[in-house]
Amino acid sequence: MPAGEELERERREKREALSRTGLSAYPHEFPGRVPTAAVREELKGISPGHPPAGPVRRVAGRALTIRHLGKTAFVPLRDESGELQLFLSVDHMGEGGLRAALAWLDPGDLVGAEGIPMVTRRGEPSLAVRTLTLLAKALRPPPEKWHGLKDPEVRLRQRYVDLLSSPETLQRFRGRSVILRALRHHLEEEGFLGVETPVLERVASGGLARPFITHYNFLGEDFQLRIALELRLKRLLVGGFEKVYEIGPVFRNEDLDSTHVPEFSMLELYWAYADYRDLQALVERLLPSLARTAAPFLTPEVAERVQRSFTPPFARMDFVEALEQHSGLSGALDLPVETLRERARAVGAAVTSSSPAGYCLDKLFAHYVEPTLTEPTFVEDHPRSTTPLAKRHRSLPGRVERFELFYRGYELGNAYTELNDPDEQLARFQEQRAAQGEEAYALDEDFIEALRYGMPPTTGIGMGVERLLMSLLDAPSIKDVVLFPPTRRTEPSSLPPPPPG
RNA sequence: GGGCCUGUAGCUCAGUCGGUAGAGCAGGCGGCUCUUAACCGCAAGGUCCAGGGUUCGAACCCCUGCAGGCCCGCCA
Repeated sequence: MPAGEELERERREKREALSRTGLSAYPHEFPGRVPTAAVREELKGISPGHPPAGPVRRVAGRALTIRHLGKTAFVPLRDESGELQLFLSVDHMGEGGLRAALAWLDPGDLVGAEGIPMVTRRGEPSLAVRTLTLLAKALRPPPEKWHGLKDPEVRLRQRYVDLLSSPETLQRFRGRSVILRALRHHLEEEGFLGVETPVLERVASGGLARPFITHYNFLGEDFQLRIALELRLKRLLVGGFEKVYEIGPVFRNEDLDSTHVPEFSMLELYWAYADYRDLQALVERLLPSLARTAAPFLTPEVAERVQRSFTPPFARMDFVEALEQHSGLSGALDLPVETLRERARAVGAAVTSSSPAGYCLDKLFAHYVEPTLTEPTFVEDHPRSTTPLAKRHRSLPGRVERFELFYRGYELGNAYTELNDPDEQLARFQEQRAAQGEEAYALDEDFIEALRYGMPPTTGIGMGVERLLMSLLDAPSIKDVVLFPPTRRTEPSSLPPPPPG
């Protein structure tokens, strides 16, 4: 029998033995429990060696290890609030009580303990246990107590093992939730209204990405999973909403790497009667506030560094000037498209003979400038050919009113003063389609129809929530802020192949 | 898609020159009434990622595949 099965068999036997005494290995409740943090708080300032005193407390959590010293045993217990040491001894449990408990107890078991708070001679806050109750048997052993779970593959595939064995991981994902709550709170405080729009779309548009396809049986139609929120939210501004945002999943059928994951959360926000300068000011209020929210989830040094980075004002950089400066190109806007294609090809971009100027300029910018943008930087006023959804610049010819926010070499956000002229919008979509074919934004005709009813002058921004969390939580990989990132299947499916057709 | 690296006990990792597979932790048995990576003793535990090849002999060398990591490319 392999060792793993042997270990599980032993734990099953302990479980059965306990059941034979009439106790359940999976009882329904453990009433009256308090967080271990509350007991630690109670014991603050009590001197070492203080005998058990005060009222009885009940705590519950996961038993981490068992140190058995004959007639006593020490069992660190962890719940979400922290850890508390259980002190088991014949003095409080009797010889039989201690022996019975140690007979079924294994590291990793979920247990409840009732006892009296105390501080050991070595100064460790503890609970002098009178009764120990199994709340749920762990048939699998937890990872090794000192090194923990290291295997990056298991950490992703079995995130629950990562979480139960790595307090840092649990803490990071609590940080994710707290930051998102603060994000929503901040936006609501600024007067934005949270909305939900459909994930299933006939045509996924508002961005450049391959969509996932699914099928709706009732309508007998294929649908696409959304790749952006933009076109739905703008319809709401046509309808009369003035400040809206949505935070929700979008799906892009593309590769997985340290800054991309196919299913991720997008924040998009639209603001009527405001422009992209107003939005920069909002971002400069929002990010410093979120950096403060993130601080308790980081070491003091890292928290300080993150907060210093996100101290406004952020750097401003003109797209064209920055590109020319870093690439050595001059008059980039007036260069013939063939020259741009050649330069883009030279830096390794997948350029075709029909690639438009905007695509080449984007690639050149990504190659020459983006890696240098390690501190928060607004890159502004892109060439018009780079985006079909932004309004032309009020004073710079050939440009649009747009900014992207960069940090640590990746894009954090993308904002425009929104194009709201339906005829120009349609022309821009068609122009791009003519130049890029399948690579262009999908044409959403109902969106054009909506614009014909009139959308106020508006500004809007999209931010990748996971990128934001990586930045605020100092995570090197996007998988560190996604609870269950996709993984490849480990074996070819044993299911028979689907019937043809 | 390209390059480099990794895959050995439940976990963390060694494994020399190609010669019958090792440690620590966890688990079992025994001891121990203040430990906190507890400690001491004994015994047990293996699909060396998978498949093929070379060889008298492969964890180790070669080939193919799978999974993961890092870098590059692609992709907002």
